[in-house]
Amino acid sequence: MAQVEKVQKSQNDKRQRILEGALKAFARKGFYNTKVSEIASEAGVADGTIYLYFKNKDDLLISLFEDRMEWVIERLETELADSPGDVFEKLRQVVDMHFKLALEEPDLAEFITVELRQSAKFMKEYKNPRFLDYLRILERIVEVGQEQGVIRKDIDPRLFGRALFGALDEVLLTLTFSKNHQVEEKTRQVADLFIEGLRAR
Amino acid sequence: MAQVEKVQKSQNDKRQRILEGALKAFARKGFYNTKVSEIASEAGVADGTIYLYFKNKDDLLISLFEDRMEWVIERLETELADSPGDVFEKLRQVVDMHFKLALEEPDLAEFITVELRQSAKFMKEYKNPRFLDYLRILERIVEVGQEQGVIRKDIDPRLFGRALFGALDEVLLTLTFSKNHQVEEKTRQVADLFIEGLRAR
Amino acid sequence: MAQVEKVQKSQNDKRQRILEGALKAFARKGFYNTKVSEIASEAGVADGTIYLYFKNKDDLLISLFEDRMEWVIERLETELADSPGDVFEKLRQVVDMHFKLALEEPDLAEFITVELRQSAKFMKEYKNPRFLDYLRILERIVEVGQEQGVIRKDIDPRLFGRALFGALDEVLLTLTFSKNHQVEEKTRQVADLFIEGLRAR
Amino acid sequence: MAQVEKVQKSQNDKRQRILEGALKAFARKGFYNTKVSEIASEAGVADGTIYLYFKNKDDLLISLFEDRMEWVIERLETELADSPGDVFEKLRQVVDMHFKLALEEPDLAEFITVELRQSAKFMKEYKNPRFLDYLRILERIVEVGQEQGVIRKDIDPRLFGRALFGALDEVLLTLTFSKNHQVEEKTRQVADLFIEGLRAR
DNA sequence: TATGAATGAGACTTCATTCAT
DNA sequence: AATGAATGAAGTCTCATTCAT
Repeated sequence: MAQVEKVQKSQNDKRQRILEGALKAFARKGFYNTKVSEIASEAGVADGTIYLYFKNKDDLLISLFEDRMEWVIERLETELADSPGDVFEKLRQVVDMHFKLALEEPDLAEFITVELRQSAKFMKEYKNPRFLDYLRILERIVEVGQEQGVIRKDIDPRLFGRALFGALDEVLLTLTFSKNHQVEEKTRQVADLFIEGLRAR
Repeated sequence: MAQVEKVQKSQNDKRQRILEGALKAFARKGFYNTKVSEIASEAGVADGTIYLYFKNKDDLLISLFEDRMEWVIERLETELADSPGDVFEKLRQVVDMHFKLALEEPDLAEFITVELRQSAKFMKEYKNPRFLDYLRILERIVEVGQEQGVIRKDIDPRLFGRALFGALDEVLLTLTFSKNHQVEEKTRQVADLFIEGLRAR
Repeated sequence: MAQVEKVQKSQNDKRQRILEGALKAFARKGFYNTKVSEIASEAGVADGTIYLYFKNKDDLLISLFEDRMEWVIERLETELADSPGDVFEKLRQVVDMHFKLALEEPDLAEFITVELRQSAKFMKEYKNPRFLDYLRILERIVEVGQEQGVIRKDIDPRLFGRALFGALDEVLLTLTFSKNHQVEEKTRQVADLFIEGLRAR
Repeated sequence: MAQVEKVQKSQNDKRQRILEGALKAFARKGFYNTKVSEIASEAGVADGTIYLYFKNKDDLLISLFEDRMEWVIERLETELADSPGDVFEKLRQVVDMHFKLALEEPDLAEFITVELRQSAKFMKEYKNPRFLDYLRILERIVEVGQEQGVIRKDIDPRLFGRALFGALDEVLLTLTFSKNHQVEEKTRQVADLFIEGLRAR
């Protein structure tokens, strides 16, 4: 491995460790109740090290969003791209993945579920572009379905995207609280609810 | 009016003013970014006075939830009780009222939208019973519809309640951000989406 | 004493105690080596109290200048106003008072001697108007002497003011270091030096 | 050039570059507001490198004094040694050089003007011997003048040195602030002021 | 009951210094 | 000798809460 790569790897490594520590801490106690020193000790670095990689605590929060949402979106897009199914099948996959991810990455789920809105609202300058990307994926599926005539045309795709995300997010909140029972059944129900609601008759 | 009542009225009055000040401030800047002194000045009382009516800042937040949710639920229940319509009509009314309220009381909408989850999550001992009451209203409607055979029986009423609330909440978030255009059309679409999703076939 | 006066007295009292604590601490260790908490404990108040009276540490420094220089200038002006002597006698008085003050208020002397320049230089927006007032007093004496024809006209009064202040300030620095011996003799010598230098021939 | 010398030259070179970087930075922002990393980047070396040549930041400050004062004193002594003039002429030369140097090396002037006192005061163990050397030059001139009978004997040479340095220093402070106009005229006036003040009658 | 000045614990952040490379 | 990423001690300032009036 070349010297340059090695350095970059170690840098990314430390940055990643901090992001992971932050995720864990934010998930557990929320942004405002988490001390920078807690993130540092969770990440196994000194307090000051965090400021080598992030401008301040807010920047760390935003970076964490960017990083994790990017990852989520990539996964979602890859899976959808491979999907042979129709639009309803794709919607089912979205719901499925949403829940599956939440089970695999409970910290991430808690984090997004709880902190997304706060940050959306109070870090005025931050537009949260990754989240908009996520919504756009949902919109596209509905648009395609409408073009194909299988989805009713009187539903605004953008509104649908918000509604579905909101529903998933809120249900997730309960899932992460309780011990995640019957997730598959819940996945089916939520997917069904929205699919039947969308279907053109 | 008897002396005792008068005193109690004035007490309630000051308590209410504090709650209103808090609502305004929390809506604008969020719980953690709002100083107790800001609430006090918004309410026109001294900082210390707040501690005569509330144990601490957390207690103020919780009390605000209690107070406002109670009011919302009462209104919802009254309206639904008077309603002559079937369960789908009732669902439509719920969605309608949710949005109508948000337009009438934008501070309340922002507040619930943004703070509900944080508080749910990080004030561990607080179970937010009023919110559960709200969900129970939705559950009841679905249950009745299932008994009547007009709503499919493979949907868990509790899950549905969460999903609907989540959807409404998220859509509201966008409404309060943007200048609330075409609310009625959005109301119809969201209601339709869920009603068609629920309908037994 | 009326209520209002009492409150104002107590406020001024605390403000004064903080200024005195700051003067003592700055004189001993310099602005940058003095912790806010040291000033607080010197003043017998809590750390946070300082921020009720001053915006921040810089503001405290500037306020201290303002306050003390105002006091010095008032004293100097009063004494000069009463003085029956000619301009040379007045200059002698200025030098005399400068040293006398430094003996009476060694902390103030150390403080001005050491911190004046730093603050002049690095608090760019702060113009130190009181110090300029002080210099203007010196200028005026020279101008009067020039009008009377007893002081040579080829000396710029403003330049003279600076030079005399600088000389006094530097000599003071040595005085406050060493145990202030023979102050009167030194006063005479410095006064003589400048007076003979100024005298028209 | 032998290997050893070459190494030493390169060492000196880096040391000098650090001193120059420090001078520039201290002049601009003052000792306490200058970060070691700023000095390093000004000097074009790594932060850590500074600690190969200086024990710590304080040591760097002191070394800078030593280095620059030594240079100033050498220049002053050389010029005075060559001077054919009498003591008054020599004093004139001192004043002249003081100002001339400040124009040639404005960073050095700002640095000495602002930092000399702080450091004198708060680095207790440091006696600033170079500065004392500088004063001694002034003292010697006065002593010689007194022996020759051209300077009044009732002036303490040491006191005079301080006073002259203080005056020059303070006037310089104004010069470096404002755009250095009429320096020669000011030189003449200050020199005259002190010479006439000293002259035996 | 009401006030608001005072408190002081504690958070974020900086930066001189170190040390593995 | 040189680097610069990492450290962590320490300082400024905030703000929820108290309490004398």
